[in-house]
Amino acid sequence: MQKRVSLKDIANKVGVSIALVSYVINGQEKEKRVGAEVVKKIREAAEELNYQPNQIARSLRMKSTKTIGLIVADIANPFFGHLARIIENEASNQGYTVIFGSSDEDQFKSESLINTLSNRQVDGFIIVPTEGTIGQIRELAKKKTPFVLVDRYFPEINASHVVLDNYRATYDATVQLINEGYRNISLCAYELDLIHMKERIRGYREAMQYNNLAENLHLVEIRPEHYKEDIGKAFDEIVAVQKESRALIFATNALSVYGLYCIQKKSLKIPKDIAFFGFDGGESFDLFDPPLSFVQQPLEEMGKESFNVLLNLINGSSKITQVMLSPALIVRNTVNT
Amino acid sequence: MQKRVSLKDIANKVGVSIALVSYVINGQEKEKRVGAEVVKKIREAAEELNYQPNQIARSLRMKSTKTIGLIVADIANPFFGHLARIIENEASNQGYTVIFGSSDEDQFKSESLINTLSNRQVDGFIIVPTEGTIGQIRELAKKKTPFVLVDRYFPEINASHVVLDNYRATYDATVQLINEGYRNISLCAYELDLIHMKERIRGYREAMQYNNLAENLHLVEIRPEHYKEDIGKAFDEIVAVQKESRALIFATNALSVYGLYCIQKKSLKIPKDIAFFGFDGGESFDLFDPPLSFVQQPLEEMGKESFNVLLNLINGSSKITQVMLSPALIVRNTVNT
DNA sequence: CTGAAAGCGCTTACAG
DNA sequence: CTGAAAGCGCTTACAG
Repeated sequence: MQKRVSLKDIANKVGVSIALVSYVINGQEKEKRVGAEVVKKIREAAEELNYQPNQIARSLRMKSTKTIGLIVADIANPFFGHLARIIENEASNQGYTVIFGSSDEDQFKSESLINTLSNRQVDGFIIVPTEGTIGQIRELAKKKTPFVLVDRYFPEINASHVVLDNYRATYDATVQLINEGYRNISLCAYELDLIHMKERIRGYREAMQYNNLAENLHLVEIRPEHYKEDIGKAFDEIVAVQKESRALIFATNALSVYGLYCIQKKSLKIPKDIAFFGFDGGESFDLFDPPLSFVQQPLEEMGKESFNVLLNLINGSSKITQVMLSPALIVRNTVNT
Repeated sequence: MQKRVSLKDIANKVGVSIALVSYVINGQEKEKRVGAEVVKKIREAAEELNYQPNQIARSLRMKSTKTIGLIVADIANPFFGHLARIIENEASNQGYTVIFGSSDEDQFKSESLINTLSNRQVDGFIIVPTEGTIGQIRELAKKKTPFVLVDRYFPEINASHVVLDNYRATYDATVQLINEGYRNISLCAYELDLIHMKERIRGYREAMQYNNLAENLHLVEIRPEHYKEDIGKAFDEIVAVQKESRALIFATNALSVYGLYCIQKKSLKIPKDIAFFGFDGGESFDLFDPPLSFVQQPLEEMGKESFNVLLNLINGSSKITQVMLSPALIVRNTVNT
């Protein structure tokens, strides 16, 4: 690495103090009443030496790094990748930079990530919290670190969050299928102690109950670490037990995609043999023949809102903002015709 | 933000100098021969106050941030998302943190990203370079900033890079289709002045020529900003002109996915009506019925190699490493049976 | 209008 | 074995 030029280099070249150079570089020459001639000389020298400010030094002095930490479950997952992209754009527009990390839904990785990024003095966090991390989040709140939870949150903690109305997502999807005439509707969801999953399950459950289909309730709980195995078993069971009017709702994108794979493997036809309702879009849903129905999350809003809420917190607001976004149902020829 | 505890706080509490505290926090108590009693007291105080080092201060002093900058075209694109994830893991294992940015294939965004990250004193860069950024890359080289190019590179610049053997990728895919009996083989590629695309085109071209199919050469050049329109047109033409033995190779994942969409729209059957060869895996390729053939990139290697090459550079090596990775052909029932 | 100086939180030669 | 001090590159009250 070549030595970078500092304020001092400019000051020496022009023959003034570092303070003056700092003022003009930061555009404060008016407030600080720097002489016009001096301003000009400093500008020229800065240009000539191609001065670039050292943000690390600035951060140390200002106690603000203009950096945020983004902790998602897995940046390679398109849902989080998209979210990251939207947050990146918002951040960049506001002069912020983002450091990211993937927790892999692992509480220890989450903890290590939070520590690492805290030590790097990020101004705040956007976090997709993982099972077992409620203590870590409480700790952040206690330290008054600005943060917003996204996608999921902890009802026990009074903190800012931006999430989908998960209850409505599966409630609406279930009702949609019921209206299309399906009766044997199953929900494939993760066995997970996180609010977003609980809510998705509750939405399905209540939609079935309110429509007098309580006895047809069929909740398939999938262990995240064995999802392929568990989905496979569930399929065997569904095919063996339910003989008609079958419909399957999936509570996450990964489950949807693997479910689709199983449907193909079993040579079941959608919607003739079984109806399908996925979660989150995805290229496969469009390419499928016929195109598939799914719950669509307002990703753009989710990303923008979460950054903006965080920015307020960083700027000193102590107002807690909790946003619940509406899902959209993308309904396509699922109808059992 | 609560005030963080500093070395000084510990020093005051224990009643020793900051230097001693620094030594024991950094595990240098042996080399610096700190008294056993003092070590113990400092350890306890650090624990009690829950001391966390300020990496910004450390970075300023050490002139190393243990941070790398990752510039990809778009983190929301699964190819880059996966790559980012692999790099994140490697980096994290070595105590590095990653700041990312998406260039959107835009040279101005690329420049601004490089500047921003440079000012934040990243120790080095991993860059997926974009058309028109050769000057920016030259500039980095001139400043002796450690960097490695990935996915693409500039043959005019002697710098480290890790890329796919793009020539072989399309060469092999083309030969595969020829061996399967196809004659009217087209390649859909971007009209782009970047080596990876040029090489993919050359691979296709030479495979056709060496197999005496030069007259059947049909290169469809797609404008990146109008890819949907252009692919649509290409399809109309292919369907109108070629009557049999049709096969289509796509030079990127996005092109493959949209091409698939068009094939569906036109109700063409794979492989009966047209054979398909995609680029990069993707869930849709597995879900398709029948599963589709594609060129697979060794993403894991690409990510790991690029980080390791960068790490060497950061650690002072001036050796330029250029790695070309082999593609794998995932061949499935494309055969025209 | 301008400069000398303190200080952000560290690390590290140097002196004793 | 331990401490005082310089310095990384900035910003910013303060004095003149």
